[in-house]
Amino acid sequence: MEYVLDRFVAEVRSAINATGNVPADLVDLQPPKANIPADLAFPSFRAARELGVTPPRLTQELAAALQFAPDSLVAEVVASGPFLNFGLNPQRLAIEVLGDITRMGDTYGHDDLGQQQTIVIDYSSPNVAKRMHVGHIRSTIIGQSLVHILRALGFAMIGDNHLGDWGKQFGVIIAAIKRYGKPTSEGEMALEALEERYVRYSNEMQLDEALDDEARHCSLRLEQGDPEARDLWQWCVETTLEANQKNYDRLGVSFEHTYGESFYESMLTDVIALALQQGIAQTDEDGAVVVPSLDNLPSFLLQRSDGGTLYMTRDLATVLFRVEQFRPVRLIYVVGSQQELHFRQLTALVKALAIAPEIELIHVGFGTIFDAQGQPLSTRRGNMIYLQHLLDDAVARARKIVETKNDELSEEEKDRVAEQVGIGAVIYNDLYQDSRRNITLDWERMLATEGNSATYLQYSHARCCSILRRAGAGDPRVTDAATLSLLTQGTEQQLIKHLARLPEAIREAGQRYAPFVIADWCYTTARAFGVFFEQCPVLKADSPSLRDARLTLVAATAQALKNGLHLLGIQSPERM
RNA sequence: GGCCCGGUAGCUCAGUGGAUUAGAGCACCAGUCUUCGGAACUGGGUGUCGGGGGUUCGAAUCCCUCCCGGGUCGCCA
Repeated sequence: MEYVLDRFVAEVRSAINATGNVPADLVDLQPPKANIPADLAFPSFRAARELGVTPPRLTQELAAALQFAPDSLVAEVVASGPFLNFGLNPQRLAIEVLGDITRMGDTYGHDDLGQQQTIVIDYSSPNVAKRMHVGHIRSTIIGQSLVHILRALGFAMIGDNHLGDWGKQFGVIIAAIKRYGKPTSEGEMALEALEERYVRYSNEMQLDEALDDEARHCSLRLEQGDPEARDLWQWCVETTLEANQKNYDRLGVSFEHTYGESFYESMLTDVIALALQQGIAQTDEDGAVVVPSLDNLPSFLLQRSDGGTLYMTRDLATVLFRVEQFRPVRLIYVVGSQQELHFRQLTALVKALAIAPEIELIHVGFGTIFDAQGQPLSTRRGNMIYLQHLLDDAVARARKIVETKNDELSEEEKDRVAEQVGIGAVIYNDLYQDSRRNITLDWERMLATEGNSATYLQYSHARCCSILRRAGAGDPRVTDAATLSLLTQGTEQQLIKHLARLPEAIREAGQRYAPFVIADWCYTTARAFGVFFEQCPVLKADSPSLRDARLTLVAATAQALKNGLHLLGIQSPERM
């Protein structure tokens, strides 16, 4: 897909090539810094050195030799010392950007570079028999945003919620239920009761080796299909899925599949046999199946000495299944950076086994969330924050703010807006910065309504909608060139240039697996709109055609902001 | 100890395949507005870009080294 700025760069490049003054591979074009009054720059240092001239001389000669058609997107060429700066034609920029947005609507910014290739993305992945907490929200939110972004880029996305429903921890849960009884409550309450049993059993297990053995035994019985263990397990899975779905619905999260680790149970012996057969793994004296160091990474196990399987075993089986089933070009894991070594080992193992030589494994890691005192959140410390409570709290606070800000809304609308604003704040808190960073949970920051916040972005969108509403009936958007050509003022052009950058922001976000690039775009765009809003009257513009043109710009801003927010998983209310 | 990530303004963060004067938000101070939603806009920065070396005409960005914080290193996930 080629957007306006792509065509602009292409025009500059081909014009430079046409002069024959600079070899094509030395033409490195980049956006100039913000303080430079230009839209594209050619820093000539490297080219000048190769050609044996001074940079300023090269740029001057080029500036003199360059030719552009009268209706070119390139309106200005200025040699500025070693830089050759290019400026956009304001009229054509306005016409083409607003034309694109008006025509493409919800798909503005989308691309076809994914060519419908399949990507399987593994995210959220909470544990069964536990409530979702802040530890799960990052994977869930980042993963869902990546699904939106990569889908917009033309990839066929398959989201898989890789439920933690297997392994030794499940032995503990089953042993605990048998020891203390099955919870009688439902939903999150039932999960809370299960957690309580799990913690109690774990603590007692520390002191009593027999309980530890019992848990391990239960884990094995479950793996071997013991009916009683299976029934308890099934109940836990169903209870958990039902409770989690409420959170997913509120966050706008959905998956193509929810296989869970248990799904791969029947494939585990084959996987271990494969590794042994290929000589990648070997059996220890005590019976454990070990994979010795690959790519200088620490060695690891595929099977415990008691015959049980591990996380790695299941992840390897999962890779095999996904490759067979979906034929993806890429497997993405949105999992905390604590597990980085695990995924490097998995990647090395997949490579050594030559299972999927064409397929990329990508671990999108993210930092840990700490409480206000800088402590890790944990059940044991008693400072754990559960997802449902977090969402409820954020929405309740948003409700209070809505109450004071806008009493024109009906109670029902206030509730809906509060939900959108509160949830938006929670999502944005996870996406506005590079996800590798650790996060300190700061309620003030998270629910801020000013500055770089979800609420400010939503508010900007709502202001656009307000203007459009007041403009009267019908779609105010026009596309005729003469009208759109009127948008040449500085603040109008600044806003249009931001709108023009959305496609590139989406590409970069996808390429870096970095939703914050979109967040950043939304914020700078909302800022540009704020300035425009102050300086340029729309409804009371000097002429009817300027009014039309500005209304079109406002409509395009609303559309583009909505598209950007959607990629983050944030709703765009029209009133708030 | 090995490996990975982070260290940029009081706080939270962008910028890091070198290149024109290092940027935002919050907080603080001072302003704007009888006009489209003030959840707004404008102005105000003496920053050891963690320290020190090195490469370069030019380094927050590349190389080396050290310091600090977080993570991780076979029978958890």
